[in-house]
Amino acid sequence: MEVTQNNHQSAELLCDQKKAFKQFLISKGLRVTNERFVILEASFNHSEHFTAEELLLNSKALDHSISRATIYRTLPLLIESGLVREVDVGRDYKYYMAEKGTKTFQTQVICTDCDKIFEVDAPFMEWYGKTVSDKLGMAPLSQRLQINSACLKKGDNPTCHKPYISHDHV
Amino acid sequence: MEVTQNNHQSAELLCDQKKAFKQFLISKGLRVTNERFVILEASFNHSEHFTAEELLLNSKALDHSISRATIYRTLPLLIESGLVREVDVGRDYKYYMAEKGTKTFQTQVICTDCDKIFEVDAPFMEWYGKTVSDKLGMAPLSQRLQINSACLKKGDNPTCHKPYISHDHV
DNA sequence: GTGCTTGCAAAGACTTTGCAAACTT
DNA sequence: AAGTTTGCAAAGTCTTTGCAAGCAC
Repeated sequence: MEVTQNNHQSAELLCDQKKAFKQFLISKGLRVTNERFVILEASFNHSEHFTAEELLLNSKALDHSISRATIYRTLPLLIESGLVREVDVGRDYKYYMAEKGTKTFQTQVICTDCDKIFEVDAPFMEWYGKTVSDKLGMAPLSQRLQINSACLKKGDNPTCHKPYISHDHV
Repeated sequence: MEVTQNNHQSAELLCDQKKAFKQFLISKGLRVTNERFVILEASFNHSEHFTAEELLLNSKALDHSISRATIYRTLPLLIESGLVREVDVGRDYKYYMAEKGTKTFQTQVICTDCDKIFEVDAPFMEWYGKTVSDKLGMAPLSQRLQINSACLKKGDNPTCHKPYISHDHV
């Protein structure tokens, strides 16, 4: 079965992602189910980081029958396919983030005042991680740099002065 | 009551740490209990990273009455006092590590083959974290860099070729 | 004696899993 | 038709908490 390339399906905006996910599923010998697409779509409905629970709520909004179990079973597929990125900042639950085209290594700056997570491009870290790993005779597979920071303008701004996602890079 | 400075108490090797912990407890208005010292000692009995469960076992070896609840209640005190460092590499449980004099920023290289955690000095990261934070108008409080790496000599060595704790730095 | 600490066991929080029904291929 | 996938609810895992007894000050 071929992937259609030009006819409009359910949610046009997600066309590329849906195609990619479908290809991923097929390549893995997994089944292409409606639930999986709903959860993919719900992931991309979040503009920021989201938790499994938030994804469940968002998915239920699209299809009320989606269950928590399916969320937890589908997330690993979305991550493996590269469409969703996992962001573990050491809280009880993990955060996830739809991958909307970021290609450089991301660092998270976590505001200890407002708890927001800023994503910052940090391409240099890729080289650095490789250097550190090399010294141990190892090859880096993934890495994370997270910085807990206090807002210097504390109190000036009820929403903690910055947009949720920043795209500065260092 | 003064801290005695020259008479030998229970475990001489830990004399400094015990004094420091005692001072910490007193300064916080907390009570100086035997359980807290046993857990401190058990922490330092580990040469590597340890989990809460491992600390419980080690503590019980010193004093069988120590309970899991006390472990979990004492760990935050040890961390706040700076005698123990928390190392969260995103597994279900956290790791801890007795602070035996490290002063520079540590990066963890986690071997995906043998699951060991290598501690590597990375003083440069302190500057880097501050730079990233500054760009957002924030002040860094803490940070972590963790690198998941594959062992390049896979299979050559059943214990994965490296000592548990490395002290290279980058 | 006063009130912080402890041990026990139960509760919590998030995630995973067993199983029968539903669905994809 | 054959074998995944799903929803539900129960189970799991690590950690936290309520409470009465015990201990530090």
